[in-house]
Amino acid sequence: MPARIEDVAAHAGVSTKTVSRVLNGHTTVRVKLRTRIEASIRTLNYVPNPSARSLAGNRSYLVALLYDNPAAGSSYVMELIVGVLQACKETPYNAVLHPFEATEDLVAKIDGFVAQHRPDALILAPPHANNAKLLQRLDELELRYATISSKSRQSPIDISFDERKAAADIVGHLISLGHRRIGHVAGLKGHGAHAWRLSGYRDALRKAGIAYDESLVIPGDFTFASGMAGAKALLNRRHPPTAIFAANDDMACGVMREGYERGLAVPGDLSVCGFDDTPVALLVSPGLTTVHQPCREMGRMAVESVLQSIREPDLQRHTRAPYEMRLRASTAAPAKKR
Amino acid sequence: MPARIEDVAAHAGVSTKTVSRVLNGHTTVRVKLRTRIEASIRTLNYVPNPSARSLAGNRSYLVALLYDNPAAGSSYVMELIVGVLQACKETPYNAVLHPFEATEDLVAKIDGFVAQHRPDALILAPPHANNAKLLQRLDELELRYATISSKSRQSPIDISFDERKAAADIVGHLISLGHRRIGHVAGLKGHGAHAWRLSGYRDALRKAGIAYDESLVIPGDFTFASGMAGAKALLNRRHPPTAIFAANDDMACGVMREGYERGLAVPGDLSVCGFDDTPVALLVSPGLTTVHQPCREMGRMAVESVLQSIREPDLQRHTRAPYEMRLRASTAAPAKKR
DNA sequence: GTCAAAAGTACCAGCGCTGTCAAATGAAAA
DNA sequence: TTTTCATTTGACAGCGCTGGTACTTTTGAC
Repeated sequence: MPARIEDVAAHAGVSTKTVSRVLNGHTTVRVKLRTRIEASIRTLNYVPNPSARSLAGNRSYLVALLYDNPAAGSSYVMELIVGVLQACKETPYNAVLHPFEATEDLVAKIDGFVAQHRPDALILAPPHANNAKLLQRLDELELRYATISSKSRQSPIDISFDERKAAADIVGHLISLGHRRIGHVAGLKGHGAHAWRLSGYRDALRKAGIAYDESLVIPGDFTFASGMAGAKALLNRRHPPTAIFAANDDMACGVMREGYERGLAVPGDLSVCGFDDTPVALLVSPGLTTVHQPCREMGRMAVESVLQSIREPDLQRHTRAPYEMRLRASTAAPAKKR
Repeated sequence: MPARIEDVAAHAGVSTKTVSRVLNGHTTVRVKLRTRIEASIRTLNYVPNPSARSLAGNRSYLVALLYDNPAAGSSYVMELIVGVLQACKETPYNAVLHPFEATEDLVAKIDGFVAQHRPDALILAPPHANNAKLLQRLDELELRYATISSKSRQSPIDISFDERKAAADIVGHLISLGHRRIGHVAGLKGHGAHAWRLSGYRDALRKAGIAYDESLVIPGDFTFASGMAGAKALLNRRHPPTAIFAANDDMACGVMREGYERGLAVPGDLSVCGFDDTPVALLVSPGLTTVHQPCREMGRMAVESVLQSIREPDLQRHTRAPYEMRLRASTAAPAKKR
C-alpha cells in the first residue's frame, strides 16, 4: 500500500494541510519546514493519489490534445504528441490524446468528451485551431485552451511560427538557384497552412520581380496522391516549371514520385521542396529540401502556456517558434538548356 | 455542473448503488430496472466522474503503453498508439502513453511510474516486451500486462505476428524474381525483430537451396544511417548482391539512398525490400516492397486482451495477427547481364 | 517589549463514487 | 396460504485529498 499524505504529515511532524500546501506550491510555508516535508516525501516515496486530488480539488490535472483524424498517420501529429508528453512529464499534469473529427455534431461531441474527461485545459492542433464553432463552445464551457497555428485571432493562446516567411524563404532559395518558373502544389483550403504558404510563395515571387501565374498553383489536400496529381498537372504544361514547391512533405513526395514515373531526375530536371520536415524528408532519395517546423517545441510551448494560463486567467500569448530551412539534395540549379 | 449518480438515482427512483451496479455491468439488476436506469442516464447526459470512480473503486481505469525512446519518432509506435487509443475509446479505460528507457534504474523508474499513475494494466511495446527484469517487476507488483511481439514466453498475454514466416515470404519473393545473391541488413541484436527476420531470411534461402553466406548479413540498428552503412558494405563487395532485404523500412530507405548515391537504379540494378510497411514505404520512389505489420490492429488487440485479463486473471493468450505482403516497385527481376 | 502580520495547526466537511452487508423482494416449496 | 431461500436492492461508510474556518504560534518591525 503506498504512502498517504497522512503518513507524510506524521513523519514530518506537521499537519496534513501543511503537506498539502507544499504539494500544491502554496507559498505560505517557511523554507525550513518545506525542506523537511520534502525530505519526508522523498523518504516515504510519497506520490499523491491523483484521483483523490482531482476529486477533492475539482481539477483533473489533465490536458487534452485534440487533433484531426489520425488515419493520415501524420508525423506532424506524432511530433506534437511527443512534445506535449515531454512537457507534461515535468508537471503534475497528464495528457489525454483525442483524435477528433469536427463534424456536424461537434458541440455534442466536445461536450461528451469534456464531460467524460473534464480536462483542465485543451490544446487544439490544426485544423481545429481554426474552428470558430469549437473555440466558441470551449469559451462557453469556460475551458482554457491553446491553439497551434491558428489563423483566427480569437484564441488567447496560440503557438505558431511564421509560415508565410518560411515559405517565402524556401521559394526564395529556389529563385536564388536560378529557377524562374516555379510551381506550387497548395494545401487544403481553409487550413491556415494553405493560405500562409501560398502567400509566402507569392511574396518571394514578388520580391524577385517574377510575375505571379495563377496556373502554376494547383490545389492539393496535403496527401501524397494530391501531390502526384498536382505534379502531373504542372508537368503536362507546355512550359513545365523547373521547380515545384509543395505545401507539405507528403505532397512533395508525391511530386517526386510523379517525376520518377516520368523518368525526370530530381533535382537535375526538376527541383522539389516541401514543408514541415517530417521524418520522411530525411528518408527519401534525394533528401528533401524543406522547412523544419518545430513541432515538438510547439507542443511543449502549448502545454507550458496553457498551464500558465490556468494560474493567470487573463494571460494572452501568441508565441512564434523559430523555424529552420533544411537544404537537402532535392533542389539544385535548373538544367542549363533553358 | 454535470449530473451526479445521485441525480440519476433520484430520476429513476432507485438507490445510487443500483445505478452504480448498472454502470459497472453487474448482472444482478433486473432487466426492467436496468432499462429504466439507462434511460435516466441518457436523459440526464450522465457520465460518471472518473476520479471519484477510481478513488472509491481502487481502480484507475488506466492502461499504460510503455514504448521505447520516441526520439526515433518511429511510425511503428505511432500506429500502435492509434490502435491503443481506438480500443480504449470503446471502454471506460484511458490510455497513458509513457516513453520509457530501460536503463539501470529500471525498477525505480517503473515503480515511480506505477505509483504516480496506478495503471490497471500495461502494454509493453518492443523492446520492453523482451525485458525480463521489467516483466519480473510487473509480476511482483501484480500488475496485468500484455506484450507486443515478445520473444520470451514469460508473458501471459502477447500479441505478435509470424515475423519469421513473413520474412521468409518476402525473401522468397526476391528469390522467385530470380535473385540468388541477396543481402540482409539485420536489426538490432536483442530485439525479437532481429532474430525472427534473420531466421526467416535463412529459411527462405534454405528452401530455395541457396547456401547461407554469413558475409551477406550486415548488422544494423533499425536506423536509416545503419541501412546506408549496411548497403555500403554490401555493395562494396567484389560480387555485390542483386537484392537487399532490410529488417525494417527505415533501413530499406537507407539502402535505397546508398543505391541512389552510387547511381544504381532501383529496382533495375538493385532490388530493395523492407519490413513493417510504415507510412514512408508508400512515400518513397519507387514504392517500397515490404511486409505490412498490422500495428494498429495489434494495439487494439493488446488492449482488448489485457482488459479481459483483468476480469479473468488466469487468462493466457498468445495472439497472432495476420500480416500481408505489399509488393511495390522497389523489387524486380535482377538485371540480365549476370 | 509590544503588536500586527505571517505561518502553522486542528478539525471537519465533502468531492462522487463503490464495497460491504443487511434488508427487502419474489418465486419456489411446503 | 405460508415458509424458505436465492435474488435483488438499499443504507452507509469511506476511498485520499483539498478547502474553509477558527485558532495558536512565530516572526519581525517598531
